[in-house]
Amino acid sequence: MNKNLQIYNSHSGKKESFESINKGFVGLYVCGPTVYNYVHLGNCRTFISFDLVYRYLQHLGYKVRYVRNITDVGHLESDADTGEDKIAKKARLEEVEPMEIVQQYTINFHETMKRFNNLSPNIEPTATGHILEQIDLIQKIITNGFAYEAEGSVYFDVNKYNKSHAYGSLSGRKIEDLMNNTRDLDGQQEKRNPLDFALWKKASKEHLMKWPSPWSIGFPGWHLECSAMSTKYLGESFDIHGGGMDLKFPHHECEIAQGTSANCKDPVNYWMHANMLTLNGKKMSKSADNSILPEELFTGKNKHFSKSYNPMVIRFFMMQAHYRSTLDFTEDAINAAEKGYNRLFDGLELLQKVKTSDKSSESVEILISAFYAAMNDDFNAPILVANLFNAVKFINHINDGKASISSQDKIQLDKAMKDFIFNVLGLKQDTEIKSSKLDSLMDIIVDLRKQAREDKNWATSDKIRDGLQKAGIQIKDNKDGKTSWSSH
RNA sequence: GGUCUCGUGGCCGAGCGGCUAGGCAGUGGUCUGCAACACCAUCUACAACGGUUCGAAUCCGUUCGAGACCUCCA
Repeated sequence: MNKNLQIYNSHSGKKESFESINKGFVGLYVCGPTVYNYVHLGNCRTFISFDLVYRYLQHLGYKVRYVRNITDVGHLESDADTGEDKIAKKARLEEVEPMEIVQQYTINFHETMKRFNNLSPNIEPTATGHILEQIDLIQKIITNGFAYEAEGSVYFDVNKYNKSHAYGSLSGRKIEDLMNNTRDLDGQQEKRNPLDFALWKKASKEHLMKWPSPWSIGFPGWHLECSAMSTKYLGESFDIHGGGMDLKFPHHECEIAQGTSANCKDPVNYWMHANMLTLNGKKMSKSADNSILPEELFTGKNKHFSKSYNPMVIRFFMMQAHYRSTLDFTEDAINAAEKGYNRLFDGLELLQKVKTSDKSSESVEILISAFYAAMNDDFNAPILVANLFNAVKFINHINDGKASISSQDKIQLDKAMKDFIFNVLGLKQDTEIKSSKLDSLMDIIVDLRKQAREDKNWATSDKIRDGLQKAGIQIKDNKDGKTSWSSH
């Protein structure tokens, strides 16, 4: 097994050889969604990207503990630590309990992840379930002198922290630049410095979600939960922290500051950031009204695309781009991916039927090692996909008698392709329900058409063929005179 | 305004000093009653202008263009 894995660490800005803290084990933390709305396709890309990471680490034989949180409190409308809690706001608008909002969108999130064939994390902690841990963490930070209380709220002292550590090292910012560019100063009188961020906020009377603490009845700051939960389940320092590029600043920057100030050590060894998905050239975002929901894509009911798409086609589409590149989602691009996806699976299917020879005309070992080389190079899925297509071409050549494969190599190639397609890329074949009713119905239709063709009644045979095509069933007249059909 | 990233053939998208990326579309074939499907083969390229180098899409500089972050966002 080749474990020469290189990971691009956003903190150092370089590709680094991956070494886990505990041999054979990996701690992976990914920032999950704030469950106040449906996850859109852009959100999904991040989770699909890290699902690939999780899957490949497992494929390499690591025992991975994958933690992905659910943010169900503390995420305010504005990061100036003012404004309404996102979940509470939605609850007020819909006239339900905040926890009803949380429940509704958490369920939707899980269903969506399942459609995309994302594996579940090992632990999926919620912010509200870890209030005590968050309070403990705040206390530690206060004890170490990096936070102060003001009017029942607790703020992180960025200036003080920056004297001994580099605040901004992840996002490549200098504190002076940040100071000069802080615009929104409203409601920040309690802070010593506008860059300070809330660890604990005192709740107003009307505030729905609040808990007692040594400082006030209130709620935790958004950045805190990830620090508290990652520490609890993965330790004070762990291997990989992932999230969307847009969380780099301030969220992840604050996490580093919190973890470092509480435990006197850098909490994360490798930072990984997934890039954005754009829709017709612009960043997908709910607030900019430029987003699409997975469900709208699966059903085809949306204003951007004229047909529906299989979740696996969308996943495959995303695998054709590197996770650190922006990816533009357009109708042409997804249609191209759909055809490629079918080609890949047709090739895999053909491999099962292909005849073996004494010798292989091509080195299957080299073919397979290219799969690993691609993934070991910072999870380069597009290269992996290209290599899989090379394998498909080889398979087709074998089928045409232009190449050959030994029975042993066939078994190896089959195993490797299935491993990488199903277990690593996380694709799965259409579970199109071919009911026995449809099967027998098609037997009759195919038979009728066969009769018509024998009678040279082309009008009837073509009518059947074209009609079926419209219904999404592709008739195939094979060389041997037999007719088969498929519905992808 | 500040910080940063990126500009690759008709489209999507890898590569990032010398070696075919890949997919889709196009074109030419094979197959076919005609097709479709499928398969085979194949044409288009590195934003512009300078520089470094034996050699640059790949490094440096300038210009133009796009996007991200600095404010909620995956």
